[in-house]
Amino acid sequence: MTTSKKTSSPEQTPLEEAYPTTVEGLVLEERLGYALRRAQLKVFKHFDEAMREHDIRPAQFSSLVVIEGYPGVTQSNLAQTLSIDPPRVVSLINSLEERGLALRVRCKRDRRSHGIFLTKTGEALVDRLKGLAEQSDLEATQSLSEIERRQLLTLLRKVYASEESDD
Amino acid sequence: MTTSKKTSSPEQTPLEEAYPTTVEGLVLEERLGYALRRAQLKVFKHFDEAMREHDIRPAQFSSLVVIEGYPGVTQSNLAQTLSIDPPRVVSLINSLEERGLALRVRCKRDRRSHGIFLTKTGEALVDRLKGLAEQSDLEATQSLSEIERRQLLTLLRKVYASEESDD
DNA sequence: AGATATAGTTATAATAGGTAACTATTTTTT
DNA sequence: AAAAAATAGTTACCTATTATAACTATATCT
Repeated sequence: MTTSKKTSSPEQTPLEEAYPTTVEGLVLEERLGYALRRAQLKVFKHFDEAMREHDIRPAQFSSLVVIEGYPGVTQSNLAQTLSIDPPRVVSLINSLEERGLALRVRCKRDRRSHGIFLTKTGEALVDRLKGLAEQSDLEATQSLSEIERRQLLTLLRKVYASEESDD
Repeated sequence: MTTSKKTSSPEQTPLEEAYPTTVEGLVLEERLGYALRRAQLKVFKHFDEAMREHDIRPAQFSSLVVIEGYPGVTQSNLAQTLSIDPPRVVSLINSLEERGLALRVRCKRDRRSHGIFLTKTGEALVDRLKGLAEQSDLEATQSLSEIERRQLLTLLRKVYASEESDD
């Protein structure tokens, strides 16, 4: 770095010292998007492990919880609630239906739409999954105190809840 | 919900009332993974818009910033630093090199590895991008105060910085 | 010299996510 | 009531992301 006026002269070979394995000190540390992605990667990894036994993906878990909370929810409701696209809901519900966890019931009043309900199996599973998910959250955020964990949740909600129009 | 003993009886049709478009009140609101995903989606959407003009993806931005901070960094360094896989680094650096933003310099001491450097163009661009990224963060988190924004960043770092072994 | 390890690459596959176009039904307009 | 427009769900398709395995070329170890 001293033999040339240029900040990073391509003439020089990589430094002998090992480069750090963190981004400490870089501007990247200040970027919310980066921090969010890294934190999410970590939390999702724990989630995947916790759900592996039941072969449940994050989107499937979210769907099951929403259906449990709003039995008879339609697919478009679900799409809007979870901010996903209608075609994605189709394959999501297909997978749940094939596994006997949920089922579509054609709505009598408006025969275009389906109400989605959990089966007994689905209800039993989602109960179990909710516990596993909570445990997984705790494990993934062991470095936080209970107060910090709540703070984080509150801040994140504040961020995503304020949807201007970009959704 | 009153005619049957079952929690969500498939016999009934979907309720007349519109279902909410948020997950308020559901267990989902308590899940960190869900909150992280939603917040990240929002922040990334703003980021994408901010970077559209320069056709830069999040991973490209991160790479540029790391290369700027550690000129001569090798691809394996980069992979480790950003927690991505070596094959992903290849296409990442390819795209940057094709656009004249970075370049590989074969290392004389160990001819297996490449040092990555920014070109003049790359340096100029990353300077501009850093400003845009900061602005985009602010826009995406308008609902937070400056103090809250710092808190959030600190908490997120605390989560992802404590990598046990899962990485 | 021969075995082993490492840096980077290529090929490949699984998956997420998004767009466009189609069917069936309902609602609105004329 | 017939025609037009809108809506719910579906299908087909396309792209980007990410992971895995196998290959090459160098380097290191014994």
